[in-house]
Amino acid sequence: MLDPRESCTVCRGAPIDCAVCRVKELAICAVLSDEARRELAAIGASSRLETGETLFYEGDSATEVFTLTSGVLKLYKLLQDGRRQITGFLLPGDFLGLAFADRYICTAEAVTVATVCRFRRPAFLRLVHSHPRLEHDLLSRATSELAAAQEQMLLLGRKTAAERVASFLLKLETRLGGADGGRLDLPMTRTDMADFLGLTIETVSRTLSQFRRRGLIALSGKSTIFICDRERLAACAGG
Amino acid sequence: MLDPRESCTVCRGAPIDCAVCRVKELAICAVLSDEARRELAAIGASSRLETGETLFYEGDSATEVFTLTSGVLKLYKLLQDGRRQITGFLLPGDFLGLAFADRYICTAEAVTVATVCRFRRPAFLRLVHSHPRLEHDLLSRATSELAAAQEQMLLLGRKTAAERVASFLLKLETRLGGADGGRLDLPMTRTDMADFLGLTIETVSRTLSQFRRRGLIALSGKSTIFICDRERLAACAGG
DNA sequence: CGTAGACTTGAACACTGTCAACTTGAGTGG
DNA sequence: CCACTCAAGTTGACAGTGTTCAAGTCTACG
Repeated sequence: MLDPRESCTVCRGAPIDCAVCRVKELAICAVLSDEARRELAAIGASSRLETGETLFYEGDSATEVFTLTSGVLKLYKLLQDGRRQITGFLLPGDFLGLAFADRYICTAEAVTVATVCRFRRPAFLRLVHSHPRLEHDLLSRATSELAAAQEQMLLLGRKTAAERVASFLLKLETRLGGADGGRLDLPMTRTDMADFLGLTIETVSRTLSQFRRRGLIALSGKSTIFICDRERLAACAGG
Repeated sequence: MLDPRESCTVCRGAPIDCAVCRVKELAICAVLSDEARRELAAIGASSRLETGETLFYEGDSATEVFTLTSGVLKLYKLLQDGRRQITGFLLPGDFLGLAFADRYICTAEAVTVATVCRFRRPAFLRLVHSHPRLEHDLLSRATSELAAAQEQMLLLGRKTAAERVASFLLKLETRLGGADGGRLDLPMTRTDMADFLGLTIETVSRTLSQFRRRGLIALSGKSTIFICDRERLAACAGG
């Protein structure tokens, strides 16, 4: 089931702590008793995903929910002719399963090598029902996701290409923990960025080049970006 | 507090039933004890909104949550220069308050004359915490909203104008209860439709005219639409 | 019956998409 | 170690969908 020594992104401590830690990834550490944490850890199974591997498909019967413990995932929906909209990128600690009724409403695919902790839905739901604080935590997660979704609707419905790309870079930097001096390692391809922002790959590329020429960012390789002038970039992002 | 005789959209019965009924609008009728229902009804206050009246503004301190008991509301976000994105229309029975932390993240405005039941947040949250089934119901509401938000992202990011308008008409008909023979009374203006669909008012108008010329719909007055050929309209909506 | 706001229609324009060629860079094998 | 390969990304020219701006038209309401 759980191998506590493998790719735990939060604690790097003793095995038992680490098993608990997978639960911690749900951010319910503070609200659950030790016993409840162990219950949760006991029904979870760790599983590794290669880049590009699909965790589940839109329309499949939703038999499992997951927490992402390492790597990056993308969620997307497709139109019949192949047009794609990525509805979100998931980072370690994120939960997959809030928006599922009996079927998955989107496809989940690994953007990088990733590790998830799998829970069978019936067992997970039983646990949720018997631990109101867990349900409370899930509700507060759903609330944040709704807020993010509304922000994204504003971006997709009303922002220009430059505003979309600037907003994306700044938000991603924040989510990734705004490391050293504005350095930002993009885990996803231009195609993924385009499908998230409702643009084409060419427009994303041109917009990044334009930001580079204007001195707002610097590019190094294909996936490293330095935010040189956060203030002007934020101005580009619109309000 | 509650005036049971005023604009109750569910039961039209005895006053006490009607007071409970406002709670019913939360769709928690089935999961709460009579006592809990009365508790909830006791902390709710009915309030009437005129067309165009604002219930709360984005950024205001979120002191209250609401259930909509009659009429239609719109939720929207603004950019600094006035561009607007409507993130959703609310119909009777819908709950306002899932996505709020300490501040409202969007503005709520009445599309038609409307009635809401107001709950002060602290009192409501106390009640939620002491009634896990209520929290469970809220989580399931949040889940549906997330699914709807993802669908809307697909629409805004990847659908053409015609697909957006067709999708909108069909979904609205379903939500309004798909009455007699495809008749659909639009409660909102073209401007609202445009701001919901990420288009301009002119494009919405042109698209409706195009559907009319092609025999998919018929227009009567400004706000009544007949869906003449649901099948071909659905084909326009894309998949 | 007149007015005002909402809606429709037309024409020109612009932003972004499409198509195509080129460049870059990471990985591979000689 | 270097050339090769191929996918990913960039750039350019052009086209098209949807926007902008500007008249008109309808309709509800006083």
